Amino acid sequence: MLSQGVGYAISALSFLAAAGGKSLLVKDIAAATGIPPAYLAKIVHALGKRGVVATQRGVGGGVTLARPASDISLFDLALALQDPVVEPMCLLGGAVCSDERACPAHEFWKAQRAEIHSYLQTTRVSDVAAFEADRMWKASKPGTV
Amino acid sequence: MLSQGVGYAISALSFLAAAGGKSLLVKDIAAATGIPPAYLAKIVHALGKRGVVATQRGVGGGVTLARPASDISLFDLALALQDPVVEPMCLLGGAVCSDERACPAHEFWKAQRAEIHSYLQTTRVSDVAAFEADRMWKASKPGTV
DNA sequence: TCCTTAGTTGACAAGCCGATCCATATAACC
DNA sequence: GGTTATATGGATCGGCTTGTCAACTAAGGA
Repeated sequence: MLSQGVGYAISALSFLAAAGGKSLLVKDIAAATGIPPAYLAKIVHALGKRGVVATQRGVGGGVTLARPASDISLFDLALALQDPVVEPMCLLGGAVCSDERACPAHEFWKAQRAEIHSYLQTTRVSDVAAFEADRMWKASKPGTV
Repeated sequence: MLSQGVGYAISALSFLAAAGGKSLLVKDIAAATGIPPAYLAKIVHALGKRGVVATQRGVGGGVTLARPASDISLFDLALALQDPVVEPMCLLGGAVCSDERACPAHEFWKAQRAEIHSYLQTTRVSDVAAFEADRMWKASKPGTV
């Protein structure tokens, strides 16, 4: 499972993508997504340092995507926020696994990790935004579930 | 990834299985596996309450497997120690996911979780013990890598 | 009965993550 | 220049997991 911070980043950037390139305030994104504002500010800052978003201080400032939403993968976000999923951790406990020092689950877990990484790399912020937009659309049409 | 506690449980029970049904002391298991003794005592106690191991106090006491190692799956250990892997958590953040309130990654993650659960359910403590015994054997024969 | 052994139990400390608060820096506007 | 708006950065807090410690309880043997 991704850490909560990465989940917040996905929600926030998906919302930004839905806004279509406009600059939004951290507090507005937080209000719309239900993320604690002060915490989102830290996440946005970290993403800014990694070049995923562009931030602007002062009046009229805010946050924008540094590149198209279709160019930002979920893996990019996990990397930027140093999520444990990018580390070669062993399934059975907290140690780092390698081909040389394999644990009993090493082959299985290696394959699983490859699938998860592939999913995170091929899934873009734009995909999540499209999914959310679709949900909003359906929610506005009760009875069409 | 499983929590460190479950990893310790797997190592300890695998060692216990390799001892062939004998009763061993917590401190001896800890010394052999490198697990902090006081912490292992807690884990063993939790496993005892869930009926995975049998404990005996006093002189000549110790810990034994409550049933054959081939009847104890890694999933049993994760359940006994309430590892998060058994919870229906969402991939994207800390929320609980369901078919009704699906996140964008829900279908993907559901399939992944099913594979992981299947692996943990079909992999037994006896399998891990056999793997470790094999490693020990190879390590005693340098050059046969 | 008393001593030793060994698991049991509860209190507690360190470290990490999630989260909050406050002061500061910076940019725009008047 | 002063005021306002906004991100930046540091200190701190609470909860959870990991891990330690010490007192307690149960069992066996002398």
